[in-house]
Amino acid sequence: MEEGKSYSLLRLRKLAEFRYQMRSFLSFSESAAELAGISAQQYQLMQVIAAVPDGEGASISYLAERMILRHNSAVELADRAVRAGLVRREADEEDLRRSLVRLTPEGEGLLGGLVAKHLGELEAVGPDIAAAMKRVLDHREGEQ
Amino acid sequence: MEEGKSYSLLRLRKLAEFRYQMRSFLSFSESAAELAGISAQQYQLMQVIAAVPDGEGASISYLAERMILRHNSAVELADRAVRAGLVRREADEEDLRRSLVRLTPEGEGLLGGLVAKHLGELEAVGPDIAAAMKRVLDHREGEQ
DNA sequence: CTGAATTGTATCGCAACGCGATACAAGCTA
DNA sequence: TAGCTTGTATCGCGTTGCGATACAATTCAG
Repeated sequence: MEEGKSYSLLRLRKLAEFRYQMRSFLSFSESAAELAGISAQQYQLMQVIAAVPDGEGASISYLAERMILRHNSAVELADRAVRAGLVRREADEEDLRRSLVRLTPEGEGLLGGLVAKHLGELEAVGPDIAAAMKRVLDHREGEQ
Repeated sequence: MEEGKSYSLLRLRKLAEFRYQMRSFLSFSESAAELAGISAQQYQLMQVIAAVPDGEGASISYLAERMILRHNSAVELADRAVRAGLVRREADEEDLRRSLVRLTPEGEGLLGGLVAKHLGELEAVGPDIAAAMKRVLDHREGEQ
């Protein structure tokens, strides 16, 4: 399991800085969502639903896969979103086991504002994040 | 607050794909940490401690700032890490209010393995993440 | 065509985590 | 030295995700 530290302190610092940048972005996302009155997970759930491929529906399994959650966690997340009025659930006509999740008009509105904000933030800090990652992957030593 | 959706479905899908890539990386990180017997937050805490600038100590306030947490949450995170044997705390000689957190040899060992794994993962998927972000920021329409 | 696997969702109890509120000790300042 | 600020600590709480379990709909073997 490669116990020897096959990396330098400099490389660790670059990695730490990259993670800090990621945390900053995620923190922005969380704040933006909560400012809109929802949780970060609810925002991402709506994003996944809105981005579902044409012709497909957002089943619980699909949401679990895309949100990288267990099925039961996806059920709970969806239920909370229903209670918050962001989405609604309806049975799949084709397969009665499946339950499809779609946005309510209210959810669409909130999502719209949040997506716009996130695009703006990414324009602003995306290049910094990319640069930080590049520095991690850049094997030349030296402080840039 | 810009309610109109000033973005296309394509752009939303690119943003969703970027977030999915981020979730995937974070999921890898979480799994790697838990495989090592610690939480994702504990791994990141150790990373921050190990990357502290020369001559400085890792106080609770510093950790809170770098982890993007409230002070009390940083205290709790540090306490859990102490209980897990990853770090130890000692009073700052200069300022008796401060409590400095440093890695134990055990923590160093775990961190070493995890950093190596993360560097490897970033080598593998970093370019994909960067590409996904680039696609979000690329205002030309079209599927690449 | 029926019983057994498989797939998809749901429910429950639990533990980790972060927060606000509050408290208090150490340092600083007027 | 009385207050103000800074740095940590403690407490109760709500959210979130998980494993285990259960059950209904579908598929498949024979």
